[in-house]
Amino acid sequence: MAEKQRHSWVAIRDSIREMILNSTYGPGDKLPRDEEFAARFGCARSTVHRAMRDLAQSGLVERRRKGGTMVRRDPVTRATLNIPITRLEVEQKGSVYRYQLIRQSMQPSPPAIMANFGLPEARPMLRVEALHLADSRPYIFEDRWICLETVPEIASVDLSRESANEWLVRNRPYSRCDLRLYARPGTGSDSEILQSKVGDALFVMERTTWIGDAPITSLCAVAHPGYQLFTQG
Amino acid sequence: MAEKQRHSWVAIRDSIREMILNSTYGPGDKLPRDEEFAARFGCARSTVHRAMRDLAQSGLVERRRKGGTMVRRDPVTRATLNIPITRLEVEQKGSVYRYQLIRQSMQPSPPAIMANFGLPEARPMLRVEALHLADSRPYIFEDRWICLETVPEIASVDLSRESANEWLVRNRPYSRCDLRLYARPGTGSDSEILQSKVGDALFVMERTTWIGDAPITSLCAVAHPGYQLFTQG
DNA sequence: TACATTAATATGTAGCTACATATTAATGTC
DNA sequence: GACATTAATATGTAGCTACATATTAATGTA
Repeated sequence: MAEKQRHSWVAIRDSIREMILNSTYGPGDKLPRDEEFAARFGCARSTVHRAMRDLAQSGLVERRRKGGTMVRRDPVTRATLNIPITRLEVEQKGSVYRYQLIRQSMQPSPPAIMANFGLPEARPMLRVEALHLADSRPYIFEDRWICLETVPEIASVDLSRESANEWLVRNRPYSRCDLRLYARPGTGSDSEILQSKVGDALFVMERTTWIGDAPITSLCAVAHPGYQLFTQG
Repeated sequence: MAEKQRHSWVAIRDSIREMILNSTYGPGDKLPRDEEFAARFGCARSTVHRAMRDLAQSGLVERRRKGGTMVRRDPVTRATLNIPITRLEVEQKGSVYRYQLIRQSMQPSPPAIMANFGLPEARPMLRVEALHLADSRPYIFEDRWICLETVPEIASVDLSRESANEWLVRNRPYSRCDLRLYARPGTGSDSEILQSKVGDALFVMERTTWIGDAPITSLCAVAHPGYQLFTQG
């Protein structure tokens, strides 16, 4: 099968995927080494490597040095969520964005936030409660904790003008981001802020970020009733 | 700065990211070409290319042939969701998985499903309503439509034994997957199936997949009250 | 047998070259 | 000036080589 044309890594990837899906190689099976595949397809090992890296990333196979490549027993669907700055999300829908700082205070982190970070002890943090509005209607309410040890500059930012969301995204890179999504019924205090009714189903996004091992921020964002989160089209 | 050591693409990526984040290059700015960076860092263009590809994928920069590389004006948070086969999700939590086929019928696709696929006309489809249980308690209810033109074999699969979820994931690759997440209040018919109370907040995942341009399946999965979706740790 | 050392092996990465491709800029023609 | 043609340019990809790294298998030694 070793022809003398140029093979794209996409084509090689699709061929290998096809073989996995038509059970030439079943779940748990070990695949031939990259070199073997390269010889079979008549392409370079680097091309097979590219293909394999993609298959590994998409969750179909698992690779280990020396161990070789195995077809995963438990295929997963991997989807990439795009979570833009809230202001841009609102503006992209053609709405007018407004932002409202509700409360701001220095507090030691409570146990729930420490748990999000995986920290044993409380740390000094800045708590910021704020509301994002679209066309003057509540859009997302966020209750955010920012680690003052990792981001001391935040103390001198005027958070009534610029949202902590935007300032952090623009000024603080993160190396790790944990995300948790769920639904919860609206409570009385929600209805005040989000103009929701008690009993409305609210979409909640909890997000925690680190730079290296240092905690940056952990927040709970509650969206207005009817909010939907998409994968990028 | 052109030294004669080996530079990892991760190090190069971090250097460039650092420059972007400390405003050496601001949002909307054009970055030097890859070759220029390679000369500066004393590494090969391919190494810079790898670094840049990663930065582009993570949403920090945007690349266009001939156009060059630009720092994105609107940084986004990208998170990868792992959506395993429901059976495995349940078993991984240490629970006993059970599956129950509720209804199954051939029907032309209704307008809502056609809209998900972006199709102008109805197609013959198999509708499957099924319940996934964990420890005999309702876990996820799915209402699924499968395109019979793309997946004719599904008609001869015994869906009372194996879930359509599992059969499709194991037998049908997809090249595109759209995902939509939201919360909605539980209705009367939910409470029957999910043992939820009317007014409970339910987490809903709508998923639509294609192979090439051919529609495969579109489903609406409603989780039991309290369900949470995570990014992989 | 138990444990440390060494060899073998498959994937991972870096560097180079050559060519492909998309897009913009320059040029020519009417 | 309007439009088609051509050149220039930056990224994208394929192929090759060489070496790095992780992990398993084989071997040696007390």
